Amino acid sequence: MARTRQLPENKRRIPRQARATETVAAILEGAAQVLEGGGLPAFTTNAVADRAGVSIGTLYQYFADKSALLRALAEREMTATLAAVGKALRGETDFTFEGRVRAIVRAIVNAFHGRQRARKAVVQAVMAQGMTVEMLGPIASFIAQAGEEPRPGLARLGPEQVFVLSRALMGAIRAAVLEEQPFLRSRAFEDELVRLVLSYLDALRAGTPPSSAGQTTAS
Amino acid sequence: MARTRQLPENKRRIPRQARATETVAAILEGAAQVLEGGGLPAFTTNAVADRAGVSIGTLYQYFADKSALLRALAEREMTATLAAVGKALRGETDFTFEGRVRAIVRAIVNAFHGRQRARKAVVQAVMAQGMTVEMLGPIASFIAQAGEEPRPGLARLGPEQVFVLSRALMGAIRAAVLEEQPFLRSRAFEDELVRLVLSYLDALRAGTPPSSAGQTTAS
Amino acid sequence: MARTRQLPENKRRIPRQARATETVAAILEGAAQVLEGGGLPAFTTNAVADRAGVSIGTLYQYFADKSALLRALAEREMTATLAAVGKALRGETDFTFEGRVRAIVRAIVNAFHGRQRARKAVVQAVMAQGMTVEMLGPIASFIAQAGEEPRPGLARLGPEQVFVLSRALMGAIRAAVLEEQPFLRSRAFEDELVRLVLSYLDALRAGTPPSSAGQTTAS
Amino acid sequence: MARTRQLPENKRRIPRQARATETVAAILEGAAQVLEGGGLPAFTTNAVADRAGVSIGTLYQYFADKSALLRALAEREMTATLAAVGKALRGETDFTFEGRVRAIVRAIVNAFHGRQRARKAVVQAVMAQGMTVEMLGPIASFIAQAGEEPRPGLARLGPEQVFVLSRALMGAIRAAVLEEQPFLRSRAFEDELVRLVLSYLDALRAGTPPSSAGQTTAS
DNA sequence: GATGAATGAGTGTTCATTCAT
DNA sequence: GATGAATGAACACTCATTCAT
Repeated sequence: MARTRQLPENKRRIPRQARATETVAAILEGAAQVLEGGGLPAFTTNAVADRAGVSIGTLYQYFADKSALLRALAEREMTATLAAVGKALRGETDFTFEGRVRAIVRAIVNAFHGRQRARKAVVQAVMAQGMTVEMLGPIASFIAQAGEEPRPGLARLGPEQVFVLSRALMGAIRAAVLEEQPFLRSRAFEDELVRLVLSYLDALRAGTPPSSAGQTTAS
Repeated sequence: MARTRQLPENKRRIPRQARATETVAAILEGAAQVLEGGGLPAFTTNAVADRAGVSIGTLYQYFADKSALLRALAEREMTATLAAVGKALRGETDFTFEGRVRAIVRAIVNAFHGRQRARKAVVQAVMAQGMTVEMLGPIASFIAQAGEEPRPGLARLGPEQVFVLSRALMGAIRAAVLEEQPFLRSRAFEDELVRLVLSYLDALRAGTPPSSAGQTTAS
Repeated sequence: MARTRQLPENKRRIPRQARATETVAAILEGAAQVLEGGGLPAFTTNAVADRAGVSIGTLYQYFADKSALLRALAEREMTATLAAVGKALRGETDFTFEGRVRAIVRAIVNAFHGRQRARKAVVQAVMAQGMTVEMLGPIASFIAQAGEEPRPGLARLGPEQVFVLSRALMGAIRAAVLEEQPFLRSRAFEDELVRLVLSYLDALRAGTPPSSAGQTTAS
Repeated sequence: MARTRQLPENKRRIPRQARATETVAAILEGAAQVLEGGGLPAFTTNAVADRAGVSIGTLYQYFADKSALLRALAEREMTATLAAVGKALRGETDFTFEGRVRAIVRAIVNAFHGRQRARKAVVQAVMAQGMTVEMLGPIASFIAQAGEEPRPGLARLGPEQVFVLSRALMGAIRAAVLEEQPFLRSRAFEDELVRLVLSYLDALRAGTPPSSAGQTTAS
């Protein structure tokens, strides 16, 4: 069945000609550069179009509105990070569990390097809108699942456990990025992140509930 | 010549009279309500002044600009949370280490309840600006220090360790708030947070470095 | 009961200070001038603000959007016309029925004089939007009713009759304005308008249905 | 050198081939559909091209600009209406004067039915531009002339009289269309329209000037 | 001290139109 | 002849901020 001019949620026009594909790439690149250069406040559609070397009209032929552009940029970053993590896992020679965890952690940290400011801005922007889960979700669950299966004696993690582990890890990394901590790419920081993951999984395997008391949480 | 009234960074006028203090309080309350009601996009200075029942001119007599208002609001929230944590610790009957950690975790989670939307907006807003460290810092280090001292056999934590532990915990809680996770105030979630903290501290005490290999992190 | 800051449909702010009232008047005057000078295409909010000598922001403090401004202008014209008709009726010395009809017709035609271009633009603009009835309605029904009561032997007009008579009269006048007919203010034209009204009313009084045949209208 | 294809005012290219004629028809049909579906605001050249299934470039090969397209559409409607009136007159079995008038009135009202929204939009659009006379003119004078000749005892109408009669009739119908009056196609409405025309013509035949007073109209 | 009218730079977005392919 | 990617002037509208009253 011929789909008559597919219009996905993000884009207005599906690029058919080579020129169009280049244009989209140029716009995204321009967006990243603007973000890198001036942060979220500088991120205006006109500035992006300018930097990308296209007219504002062209930008709007490929992105329905400003937030669609931002979303597309965030997706691009996410995908790249995911790919980096996958690649790191495949290329890893240390097949111990710890080795795998370390590979993942390092890939993520590295992904946030270079264009750090743009990353920061993308993250900020994404948060400033409402779209947190969908974007951070994939990578987080990927981590959780990747770290899960090979561990002998480790029952499948519950949803809260996946959530806490992935968000804790990502939260620490993101904070280091946003706060521009100097130790971001240090071995010591990496060690602590690995420790965080491993100790939590170890505790889960030990199975000791943190408390047996039946206290309620209600305030 | 008398310095024409001391002007701290955030505020324009130091409220001296009771009425002025009330006005500031009204503005902050209005700001919180606007944020709660319409999120960050609705947070305009005029809207806040309207809601607070003061004129826009009055608002600017107490806050140098919009971001000062936002900063003051964030501070207010922070202080309240800090106070809640302190109160929880003092009121706690379970003096075990785990009991103390749990009290802290619960106090923070509870602090994010009620006016959750406003909290979320404050956090978003604070992130959307540049001001991350200063605001999250106090509470984070408070946690780390509070959890630190009474643990026998635990050497003083290094800066990366304080950072990782505090940001991981806050990151998990913040993610639950921002993503509006239903289990936010559940016992299961609290358990996992406590487990995260305790297992990490246990691992530190055990002292095993996560890896002895001398791999570098550089890409 | 104190109405707390009444916000009518058209306006944003109710002018309280003298300055504000002047501003509103200036904006409406500017709007009329822009319309007069360049017609509907020139009628941009910025142009109006410029001409009125106020900033665009000020314009938007008193008019919610462009169409509200247009509506207000139309209302002003309508009211003026209505007042002119009323005044003409009161000042009329010829109390015959025809005299009264003629006074009405003349008042309306005269109302469209001076600033004819602005009138035309207002009418065009009003039509280009959807708002026809509400604006033209008052004046039309006023005419119909004013012409109605004193006629002996004339039963109350049905809705279709009021409609046809008022729209026919207004339609002829409006067409003359829009087409800029040279005879607009001529005695001959006025005569024909009066004849149109009187002959129709006479026919109604005579009561002869135009046709007794029971043909249906369906196509 | 052959004149590079004749370029009349409205069109760019005179369609010579069957395909070209079809293309023009498709564009006009698309234009009507867009107007019907979304009114004047939706009437953009791109939307019309899309709906017509041609590229925007093709549209501009046949229509010099947007208003030319609108004008062509208005002409098409006009011609159709005129044809309908002619057909109604020829098919009419009631050869009385009233019968003929009624046939005309009904044909016009019916012409405005079906695709009423598009008609309304066309009328609005035509008015919103400057082009009133040329379009409404033909049909109006046609009516006046059609109603004129067979009336015994009726001198040729003066220009003001033709104007008033035609515009009054069209004005009443147009108002009913624009205001979306429910009685538009009712017998009662038709009766009143017929009465309007007949009574006016009767009054003309009677020859009584509406007033002998020598008042001037000047204000 | 308080008010709120006024400001205007700046934003996102549209759409008629062109022209290289 | 046809296409559709690209253009960019123009527009409606917002909102942080100032300052005369």
